[in-house]
Amino acid sequence: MDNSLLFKGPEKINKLIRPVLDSMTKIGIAVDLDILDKLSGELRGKIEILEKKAFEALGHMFNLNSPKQLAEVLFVELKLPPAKRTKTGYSTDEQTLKNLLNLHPLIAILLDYRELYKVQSTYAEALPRAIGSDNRIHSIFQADKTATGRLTSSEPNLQNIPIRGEWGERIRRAFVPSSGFIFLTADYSQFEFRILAHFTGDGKLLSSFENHIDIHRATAAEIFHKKPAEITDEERRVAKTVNFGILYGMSPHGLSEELGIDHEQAQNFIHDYFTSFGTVKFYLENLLRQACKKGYIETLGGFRRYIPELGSDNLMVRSSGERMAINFPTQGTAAEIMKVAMINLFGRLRQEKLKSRIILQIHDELLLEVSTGEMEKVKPIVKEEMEGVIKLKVPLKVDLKLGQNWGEMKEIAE
DNA sequence: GGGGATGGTG
DNA sequence: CCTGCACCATCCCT
Repeated sequence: MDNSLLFKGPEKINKLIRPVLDSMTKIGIAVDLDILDKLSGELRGKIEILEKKAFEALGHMFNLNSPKQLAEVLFVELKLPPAKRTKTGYSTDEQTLKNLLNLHPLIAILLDYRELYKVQSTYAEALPRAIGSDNRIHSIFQADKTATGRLTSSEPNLQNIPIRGEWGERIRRAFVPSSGFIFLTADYSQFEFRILAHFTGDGKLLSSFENHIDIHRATAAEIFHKKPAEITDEERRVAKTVNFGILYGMSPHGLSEELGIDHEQAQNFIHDYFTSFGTVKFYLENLLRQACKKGYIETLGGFRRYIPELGSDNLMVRSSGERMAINFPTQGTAAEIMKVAMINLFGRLRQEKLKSRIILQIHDELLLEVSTGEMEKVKPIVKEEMEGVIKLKVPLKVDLKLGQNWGEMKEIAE
């Protein structure tokens, strides 16, 4: 076990992953320009209509994309009640706008406009500009740019392509396999929660994974004091937010913002969470104590992050440091496990002289192009290399999906 | 918590 | 006048 590449240190891992990332950049990913052009045209029409409706609802024109002008319109001209403040004025972010929905017809139009404008400007119009003469996009992947060890993707960033809603799927459908290949995605199931279960050794977390119980449902059962089978979709959604909140070191205030509930209720959720998962509470307290004492925190593979903020007199700064310390071991360990998986998988595909290749990495997921005819050989290799990086108290689990484009990936049984 | 891209602003 | 730059707010992903 100790001979896993994971324990050879971050420098070694980052050196070995370089050829993998260079290969991904060089190969790139094919994009169907026709799909993006049609999508962009459709969006252009809808955005124009929304713009007209907005000006009609207000009575005059202004720059819908200017937070400054919008704040003036909403909070001075229309005298709507301002909520959050930013450094420079009043916030007009999505959460704020949603709370004003019933107060003026302009708000609903603005929300629709923002959604479509984002898809149009950042994706439908921008991605075509990144397409090379080979009809492919060659994003740059870097291994040593983040505090936690995650990869970055830039020019363009292919790690933030939309996935939710109608527009997310339509953008992703424009990403297609090379001819003679099919897309295979392999994602680590509940990646960071399995690592948290390993680090904490919490009995409830471990048994949830052992018994294949959905982790968010299990948490919902604990914080709503119900049987797992009786949990509603809404309760599961709340529990999912609480789970991620724990992973990110979120405060009661942060959780209440995220869920749109009052501070006291958020505090209750967190209290009930730590009552049920007592070992997680113990682990986090010990983690912070160690981090303060040593000034740094470590991943499973020994990657360190120094956190001087923990010694600050300023509460905001210190709290921010505590969140970094809480989040770093799980996010950082997940990142290095994925890196080792990529190095080993890359080597294995080469060793077995396969044409199939890694195309993208999105933190807990790999997108591969699998050559026609290689599928039955590649599937077990991908699973083995990803699941086999390290044996934790909870086994790593990888789910596979297949598709003729990135927007319509379908789960497959192995 | 960790990123990158966009448009506005000065 | 224009261009480049830094910063901010916002929003997409995990």
